Amino acid sequence: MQKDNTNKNISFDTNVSVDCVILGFDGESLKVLLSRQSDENPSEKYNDLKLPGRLLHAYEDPDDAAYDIINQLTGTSHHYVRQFRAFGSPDRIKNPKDVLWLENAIKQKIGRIVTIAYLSLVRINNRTHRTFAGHDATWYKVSELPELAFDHSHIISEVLKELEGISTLQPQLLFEMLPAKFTLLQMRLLHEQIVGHKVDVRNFSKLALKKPYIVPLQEWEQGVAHRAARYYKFKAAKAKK
Amino acid sequence: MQKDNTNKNISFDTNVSVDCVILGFDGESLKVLLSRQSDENPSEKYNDLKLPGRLLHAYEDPDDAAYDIINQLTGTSHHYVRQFRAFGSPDRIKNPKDVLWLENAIKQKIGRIVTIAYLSLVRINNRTHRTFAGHDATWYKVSELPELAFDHSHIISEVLKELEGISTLQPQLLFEMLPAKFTLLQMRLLHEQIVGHKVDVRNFSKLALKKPYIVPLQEWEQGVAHRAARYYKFKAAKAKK
DNA sequence: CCAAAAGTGTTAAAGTTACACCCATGT
DNA sequence: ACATGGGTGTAACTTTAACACTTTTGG
Repeated sequence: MQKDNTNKNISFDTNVSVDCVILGFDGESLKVLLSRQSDENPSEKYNDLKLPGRLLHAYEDPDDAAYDIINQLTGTSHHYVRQFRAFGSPDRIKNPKDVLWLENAIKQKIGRIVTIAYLSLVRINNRTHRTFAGHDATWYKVSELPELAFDHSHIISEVLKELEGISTLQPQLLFEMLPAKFTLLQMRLLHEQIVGHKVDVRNFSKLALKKPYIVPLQEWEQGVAHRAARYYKFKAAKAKK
Repeated sequence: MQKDNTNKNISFDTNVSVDCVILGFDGESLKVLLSRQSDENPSEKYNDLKLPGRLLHAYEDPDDAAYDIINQLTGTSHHYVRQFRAFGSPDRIKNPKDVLWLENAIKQKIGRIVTIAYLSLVRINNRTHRTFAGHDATWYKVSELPELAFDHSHIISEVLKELEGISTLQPQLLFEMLPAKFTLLQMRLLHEQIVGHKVDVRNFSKLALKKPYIVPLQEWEQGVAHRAARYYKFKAAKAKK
């Protein structure tokens, strides 16, 4: 925001969008919520699978837009949501399929779009398979992602690196993705998928049970073909050390 | 980037800028480079002290804009530069002084400006007091910042929190701010100012001298009124473990 | 010889790693 | 009885935290 002598070059026509990397854990795999246009006859003309997002409205706060999108998709508003980073390279929209899709969707020539990516950690439940502004939203395993539109694959991989940092600096945040009652196995699977390698079962349990914010319940798995695992819950109040 | 049924509301007039939080260390204090319009008769009409930055040009990559700004100000291009986060709240530009300044600087009514903040760590030298597009750039102690325009104070404080995380996850990055030859005291002062508390001298030295990338030189301080401190240098090659 | 900062070591406590066997349950 | 995953302990090692005196140099 500095004075510039050549105003004619300034890009007053740049558009700003918000795209949300909504992560969840279904008890087995780390997943991301992607949206696909719910056409009756899906065409091959454009890459249809995307991060849920949209252009900002005039004077809309990007944070508000992200909350809106995430609340619409998940049906509740009690999720961890945080702005991650902006992606604004002019050639993030260079694939002809994507250009075609944009012009069709926005009904207007688009110069370029700077997107602000958000990271959200949510608890997967049946409400989170939803229709969203003419799109179906579905959970995909982050380890088996198909090709996505724009630079959305890149955005997701950057967010996943960030998540690794989060798992060491703010490990309590990961409980946003676990069910209200979870087993040690579930905790460990989530952790392993985030850090990208297996961890020792005994050491992991020892560590977990030492945390004041992980509290054991008098409740065990039902009807499993092996010794039933105990359930635990997360007690946020005990998190502050 | 989702299809939206009401295109009329979309903010095609949103502007995007880049603002740079350029941090350095002068041997005593952590500092940030701020710019002030170099008017002969500085007025009281607007908050003149700002982060260096400017609006994006058409189709300009925000990363490129940040590199340009930082290279112009520092005279070299060998700095650590990283995008930090976008700031896009509509009321980040609400102070009447700031609005006045913007309209004067840009010669045009401004809807709102989403800024992409960059974080850069640089080595302070005499080249980094420079004139930049009609502005003087000067180093300010981050512990004694005056009032800044827009939400720039807020942006700096968010970057400083990030820097604390960097100091644990990527401690080698801090050497970008230290001189080529530095003493243990300088390292420690920088570290203390980043984490916000004093650290034990003996433990700090022990830790530092254990790192393979901190190598002692056969060189000591000159002409100090006490035992001379040894100089060390940073050897990046040994950093990858 | 005084002031000022540099440099240096030990111990206790806490945390981390590596590693293997028996238990509970359903089929 | 067997297959499946659940649950548990110990010892070596590494890391961290607390703590105080002697050395060098210039004035």
